[in-house]
Amino acid sequence: MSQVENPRGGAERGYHHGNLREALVAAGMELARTGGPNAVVLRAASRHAGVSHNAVYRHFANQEDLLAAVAQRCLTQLSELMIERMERIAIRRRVPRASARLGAVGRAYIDFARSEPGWFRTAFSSARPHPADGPAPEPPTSDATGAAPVPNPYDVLSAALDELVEVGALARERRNGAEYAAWSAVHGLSSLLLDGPLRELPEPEIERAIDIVLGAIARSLA
Amino acid sequence: MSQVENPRGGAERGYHHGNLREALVAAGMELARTGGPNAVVLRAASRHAGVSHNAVYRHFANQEDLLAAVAQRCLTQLSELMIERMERIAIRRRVPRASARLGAVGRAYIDFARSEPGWFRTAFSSARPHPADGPAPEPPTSDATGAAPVPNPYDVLSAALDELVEVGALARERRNGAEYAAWSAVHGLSSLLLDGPLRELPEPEIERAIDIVLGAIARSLA
DNA sequence: CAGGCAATGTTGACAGCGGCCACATTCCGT
DNA sequence: ACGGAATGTGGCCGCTGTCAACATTGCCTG
Repeated sequence: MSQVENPRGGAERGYHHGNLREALVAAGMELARTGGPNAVVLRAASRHAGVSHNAVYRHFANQEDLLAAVAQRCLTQLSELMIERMERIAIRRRVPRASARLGAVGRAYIDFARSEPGWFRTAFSSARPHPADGPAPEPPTSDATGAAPVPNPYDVLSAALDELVEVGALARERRNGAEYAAWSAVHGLSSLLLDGPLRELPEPEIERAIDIVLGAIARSLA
Repeated sequence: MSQVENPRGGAERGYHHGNLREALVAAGMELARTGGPNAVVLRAASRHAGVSHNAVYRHFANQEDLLAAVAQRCLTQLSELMIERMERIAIRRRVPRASARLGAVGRAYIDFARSEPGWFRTAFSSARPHPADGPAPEPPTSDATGAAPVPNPYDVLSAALDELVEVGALARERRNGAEYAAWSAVHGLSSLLLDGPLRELPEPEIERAIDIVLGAIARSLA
C-alpha cells in the first residue's frame, strides 16, 4: 500500500523501521483521503506502517500532532495542484494570460476539494501548522530535492494576483487585501459544495455555481 | 445546566424522562458549543440528560444521527441571528436599506462564526440535515410560536437578495445565482478565520478583511 | 376498568481508540 | 568495546459507540 520504504529498501525490517515518521504521515494521508480528519487514527496508522501502536509517540506528541503533519501535507498537495494548473495556461498576450492564470488557480482549488474531499477537509481541520514539517530537515543539504520549501495555497494565490498588477489588469490600490475576497470565495464555495447545503446540487448546477463565483471574483477585481 | 425539563417540571423524574429527545439535543448543543462536532458524544450527552447511555438509541439511530440533529439546530441559531440583525436595520429610504440589510446578513454570518465557533463548525460538519427535525411536531397547532418553520441561512440570504431586486438595486439578470457568490464569500471568510491560515490574524486586520469581503460582494452585485 | 402491547429506559458486554508505563532492542559516538 | 540515546514493544486504563437482553411505564383496546 504505502510507497514508503525503510532505507534497506526491502519490505522486511529489523527492530527499527528506519523511516517511520514518513511512513506514518503517508499512512495518515491514506486514511485522510477516504475518511477525512476523523479517520486519521493513531492505531490504524501504526498498523498500516507495520509497527506497534506506541511507536508513534517517538515521532509525534499525540494524535493531534500527527493530524497536524498530515494536514500540512494536504495543504501542500493543494498548492501543487494549483501551481500545476496555473503553469499549464498557454496564452501569449500578458493580460489575458494573467487573468486565465488566476482563474486556473481558483478552479484548481475547487477541483481539489471536489476530487479529494477527505484531503481538503483534513487540510482545514483546525490543526495548527505542524512546526517540524515545514523547512527541510537538513538545511546543509545541497537541496537537490526541490526549490519550493513548502508551497502554501495563500502564496500561490498571492502570486497570481501580483501578476495581475504587474500586467496592469488590476489597479494597485485594489491589490491590497484582494486575497481575502478571492480566497474566501473559492474556499467558501468548496466548503459549501462538500459539507454545506450545496452538497446535493446536480452536476450542471454545480458547474454553474463555480462559473458564477469565479466570475464574481473577476468582476470584483475589475 | 440544561434548560430542558421533563413535563412534570421538577428535576426528579420517574422511569421515563418525558422529553428526552429535546434534552439530548440541548446537551449536544452545550457540548458542540465548546468542543465542536467532535465533542458531541453519545455518552456525555446522555450523562448530561441524567439518563443511561443506551437511552439515546430510542431517539437517535446512532451518534451521527444525534450530531445531525444538533447541526440542524446550529443552522437554526445562525439563521435567527441573521434575521435579527437584518430586522434591526432602521433606514427609511428603500435602496440603502436593502443594501444595509444584505450587509447585516453577511456580518451576522461572520459574527456568528467568530462568537460561536463550536456551533458554526458543527453546523457544517458534513452531516446530512436531520429528517425528523425540520417541521414542527404538531402541524395542527395554531402556530402562535412563529411563522418560520425552520429558518435556513440560504433562505435568509435569498430574501435579502430578492429585496435588492425589488428595490431596483440589483439587476434582475444578475439575481440568478447571486446567492452562490455572496454566500461563498462570507462562508469562506468565516471558515478561513476559524480553521484556516487567517486564524492568527490580529483583530484590526480581521476587521479589514471582513470589510474587504463584504465590499467585494457589494461590488460584484453592482 | 383491566389487560396487554408498544414505547421508553437500564444493565451488561465487547471491540477500538488515545495515552501512559515499564521494558527491549538497536544505533552511534567515545 | 561500551554505554547512553534513540527507537520500538507489550500491557494497562478509561473512554467511546454499539449490540443484546431485560425492566418499567404509558396508553389503547376491549
